Amino acid sequence: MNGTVRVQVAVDVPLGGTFSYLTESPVMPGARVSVFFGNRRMCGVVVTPIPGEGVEEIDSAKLRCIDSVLDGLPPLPEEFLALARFASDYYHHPLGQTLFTALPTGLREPRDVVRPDRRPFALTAAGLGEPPPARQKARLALWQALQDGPLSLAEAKAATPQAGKLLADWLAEGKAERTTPERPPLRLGRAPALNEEQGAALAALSASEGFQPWLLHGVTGSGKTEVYLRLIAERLAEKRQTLVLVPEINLTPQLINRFADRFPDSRIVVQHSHLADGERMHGWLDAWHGDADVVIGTRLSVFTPLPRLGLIVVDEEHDGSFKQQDGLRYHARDLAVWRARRAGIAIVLGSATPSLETVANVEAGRYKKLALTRRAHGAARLPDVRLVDTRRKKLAEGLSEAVLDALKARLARKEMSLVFINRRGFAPVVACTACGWTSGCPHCSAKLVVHLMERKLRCHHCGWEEPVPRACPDCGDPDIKPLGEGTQRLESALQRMLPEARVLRIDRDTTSRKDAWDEVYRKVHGGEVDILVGTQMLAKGHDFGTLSLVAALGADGGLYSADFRASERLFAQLMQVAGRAGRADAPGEVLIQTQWPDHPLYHALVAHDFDGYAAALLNERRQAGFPPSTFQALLRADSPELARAAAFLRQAREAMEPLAERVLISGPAPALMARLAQRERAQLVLESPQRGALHRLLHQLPPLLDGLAKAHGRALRWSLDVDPQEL
DNA sequence: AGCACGCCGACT
DNA sequence: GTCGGCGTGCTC
Repeated sequence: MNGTVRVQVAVDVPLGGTFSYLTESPVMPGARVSVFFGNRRMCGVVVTPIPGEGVEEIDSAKLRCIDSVLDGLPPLPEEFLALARFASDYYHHPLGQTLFTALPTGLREPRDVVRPDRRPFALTAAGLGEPPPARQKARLALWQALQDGPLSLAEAKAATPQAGKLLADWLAEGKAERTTPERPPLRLGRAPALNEEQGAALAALSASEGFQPWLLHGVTGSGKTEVYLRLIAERLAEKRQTLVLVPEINLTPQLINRFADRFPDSRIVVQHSHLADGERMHGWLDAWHGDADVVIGTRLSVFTPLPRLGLIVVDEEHDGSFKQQDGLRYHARDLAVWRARRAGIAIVLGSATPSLETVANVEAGRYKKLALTRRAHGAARLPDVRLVDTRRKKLAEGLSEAVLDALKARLARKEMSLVFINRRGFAPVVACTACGWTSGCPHCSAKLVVHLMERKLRCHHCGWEEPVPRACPDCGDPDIKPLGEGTQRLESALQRMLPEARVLRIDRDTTSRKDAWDEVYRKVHGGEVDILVGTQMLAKGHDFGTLSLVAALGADGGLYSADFRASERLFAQLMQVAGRAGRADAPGEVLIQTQWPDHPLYHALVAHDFDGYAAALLNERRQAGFPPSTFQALLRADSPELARAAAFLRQAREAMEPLAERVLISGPAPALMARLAQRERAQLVLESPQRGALHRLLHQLPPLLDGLAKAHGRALRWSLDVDPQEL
């Protein structure tokens, strides 16, 4: 069989571009195909040739024929292909790999897939008129069961285990048929009344027309979810679909139950990476075929095709888990905004602590903002936030007397407390508590990071390094030390000092197990816990019921960090944990232990002034030339030896310097988490005030870098990270 | 990424 | 004499 038609096929290989194959007749873009690639058989996706990138005319004699068209499903829809193409382009990741990242695993293999027909069976007139003879017991049982109306396969099998075979026969004989049940009118579960602010927000969102991003800025407990639910109900009434993106950790059975209770007859599909392959694909196919009404899931669900998409919600839009940290390093929130624009619909970004990117977009008038400033129910008042100055105080194992006393008081009153320990994620910076000096880089606006092993301070931005000073260079005080130290043993110290307290630890270890959160919730809400202790995970929007005290320890580590986003994250985390405090009858208390009680971040927390501090941070970023006022990308390299990665990056820098117009290149510098898994990592930072200029450079890099990398052997790997979250 | 081809060490 | 180490080169 000699094909004559040329088609472009994207396959899951780390090579840019697509591959030409021959077929006998044209194949639709989006079709999955089986092709021989090298000497193995792979799944490919037919795409339209990349405009501008002109498919190089490869000698037709060299081309191979497509093995087969996998046509058990219709071709992947245009919206899916367009989103993958955009993601591939924007994140500078090969189109094939991008497409296959976006597909559920079941569709990545060169195997045909058919969507099982789950429509119920009914007897046709011919079937009804001809009862099976009484001695054919199975047939008669099935026939009788079908007298009362259509049955699903499972229901039919309850009548007789042989239902599958019998029904297949009857379908073939024209005695049975598939029916499409009429969907009942939309039914809604009980909904709480909206307060005035929620009502106003809903009214504005309901009136939204065409593409429009909305920031729903609502304090903890202000009832953002209720606004989403009301809005989704409107879309359901219009028979349109909604995509709801949530952070990994927030996709709890509680949330799903809440949706299921509100929309009892609607098909709600859940998408996340821990789902079994079959289940995930099942939901994906239902969404694609319009049979799912609501898709709720983690970042990967942003790729789910939805032909009747009418609304996108991104809850906790500031959350870092929306950014994928390897492979296709996409930001689901940003792709969701792109998708909303293409679909011409509203997208709601909800958060109590919106990202500065979103705040900047509101400021620029691109996004509209709605505020929920009051709690929907429960305590009307925001918690009292107080700072515990630890500069002059003797700490016992890192705990101040004020915090201990507060914990004891709650223990005596049988109230629950939460202790938030800010532990990881911040590269340590040296600071002087006497005069406030911190280790800034002499060459850029970044902070120098302590590398204790080498006794050096290093800039992760430009690569500058210097020895760790023995005393403060400004005031001479010898008491300078890395910020955020001393949180290691706090947990055990707590338990030892308050032996009668029932302490529940919440961290990655205690919650990684399946159903671990159910257990946590059961204990917390069952009154089996006095003190909840944990790290960032406690700042992720869980419902811990009523807490009367929140204590934050080790917060200072995030004040001055090498990562310019550290203070934004710290502020968000503290606001989020502080928001957990409060009861119906009394405002909660929040205590923050700090050596820097004059820091504006803490002043803003005390005043509950998110907007003010966000504006100050934005201003700082503008001054320093950091995002969101500029655009960044990282070129990372890793290798078993740091020298090799650095050498490659120096060559890369040299090679790209003449191509860089309006793009500043810094580095090479050691990367955060260097020496990960026996490998050393380093990076170049590329930044530009114009997104377009940055991308024009990035676009030229992959072939250039592949060429340079070849000389360093297989062990050297490089990757681009567009809009990096961590430096 | 795979998977071949290809040229140097210890084994049935 | 071969089996197998992983260096480099290609995949429409």
